[in-house]
Amino acid sequence: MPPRTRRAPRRTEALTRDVIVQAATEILDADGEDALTLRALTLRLATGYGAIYHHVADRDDLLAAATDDVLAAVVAAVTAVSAPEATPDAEPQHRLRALALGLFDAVDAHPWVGAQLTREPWRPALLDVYECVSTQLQALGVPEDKLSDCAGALMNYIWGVAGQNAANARALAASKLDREQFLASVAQRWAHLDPARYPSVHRARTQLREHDDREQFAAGVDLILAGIQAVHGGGAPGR
Amino acid sequence: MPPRTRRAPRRTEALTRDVIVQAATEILDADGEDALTLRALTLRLATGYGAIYHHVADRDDLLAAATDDVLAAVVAAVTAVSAPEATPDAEPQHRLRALALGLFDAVDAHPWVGAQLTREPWRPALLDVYECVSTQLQALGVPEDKLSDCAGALMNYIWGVAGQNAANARALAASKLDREQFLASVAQRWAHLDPARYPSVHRARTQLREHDDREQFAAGVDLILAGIQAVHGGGAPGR
DNA sequence: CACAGGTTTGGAGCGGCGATCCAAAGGTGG
DNA sequence: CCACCTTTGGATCGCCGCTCCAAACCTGTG
Repeated sequence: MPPRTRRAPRRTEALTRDVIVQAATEILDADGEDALTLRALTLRLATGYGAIYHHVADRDDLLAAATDDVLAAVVAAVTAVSAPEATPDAEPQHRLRALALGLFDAVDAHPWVGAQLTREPWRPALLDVYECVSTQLQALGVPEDKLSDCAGALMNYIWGVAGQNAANARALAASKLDREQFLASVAQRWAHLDPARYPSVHRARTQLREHDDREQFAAGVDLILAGIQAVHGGGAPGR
Repeated sequence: MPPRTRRAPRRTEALTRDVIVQAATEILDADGEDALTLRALTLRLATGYGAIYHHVADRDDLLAAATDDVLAAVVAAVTAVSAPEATPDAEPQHRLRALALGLFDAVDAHPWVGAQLTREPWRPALLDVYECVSTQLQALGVPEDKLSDCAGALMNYIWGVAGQNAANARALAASKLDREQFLASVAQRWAHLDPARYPSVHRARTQLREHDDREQFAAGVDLILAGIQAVHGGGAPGR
């Protein structure tokens, strides 16, 4: 056999890990987690498998790196907000709410992040989140031996919502309906349930259209903060 | 070509959906989520693909059915506990704690359930959980328009812990260490972090060995219940 | 008993996936 | 100019979920 056909010319710009992770993020945002295949990446970057695997360990590494980027941006945004002369007392709650809502919004914008959180536990970016939460709780007056319980409760709640958000986004995408139709189809399915056995589900069903996930998430955060204040906080709750 | 080689004899016992789901559950419990492949299932059941796909839509259907089985057992166990003359006031908290811990134990015993919860949202079994939580919260005196917020907070916290549990179990299995060594390796990794930037992580690291996931989970449940009492409950908190 | 029609089963095969591996291409120092 | 190292492209492998079809079995009708 002759020395094989001419090979495609080498790329001009250097391929870096960051370029690859960014391309992966774009694919994930555009078409969801399943769309991120190594083949799709080679096509988008006009390169081969070897080049990618030279900079990245495997697919999980890629997903984890993309997730870290998103989370790091949220933490950076929250810690950067230096409140000069804000009320020093309500400040910790305010920051915790901002962090929680920032994470919610990030997962809402990138649903694949929510799914990733339950796959790769305790990535570096999660340590930053934990540190941020702990610091604010300490400022709230939570005793040191209860810090990990309280921080864990808050973070696990956030991860739970993130996971459900990701699942909902996947279900919505799979149904190929718009959000309105999708909610209607869910409501219709629930309508067929026995009202005697599922009274609460039926009640929730009627509220489904005006239901706001973000508001409910915020209410949950406030609930947990109120619980922390009630159990461990010395100061007045919520003020 | 001759009429092909003799085909394997047909199975004698009937193949049902339940038999398939149970075999799947055994594979999942023994070797984890990735070990459940259609091939492994055909080998264990000594059958072919066609037979399985005749009873089951696809792999996701199988995982969802197995998850439903586990969750339904937990809900049934909790609702079956009819407290005859127990203190009627503390009863709702007691039941909510029992449900939460039951779900925790189930996920602990079957980590793949935790991962599944963030994949297939609002399966039938989850509606039963929601109904159970809502009913008990209503008995606690939570006003009707706040029920979905409170129930959502509690359930999302539970799903969050479930997801983290599943992730930890996967990480533990992948490391091929026993639990003791695994915790030590995590502690060692955290020990290299900058103590100035991650003081809380360092504090948590020293507590890692005596750390009990189940206790921390229960503390989180109590925290949320206390928050619900503080914000919405008319009665005294916790009594 | 025969045999037609429906249901259940076994397994070959398909397309696509992540990952490996190696040769070619480019860079770099002596 | 050449030996050596890093980076790149892509053929290839093994495994996956799933489809599809014929064989095997079941059932009821004459």
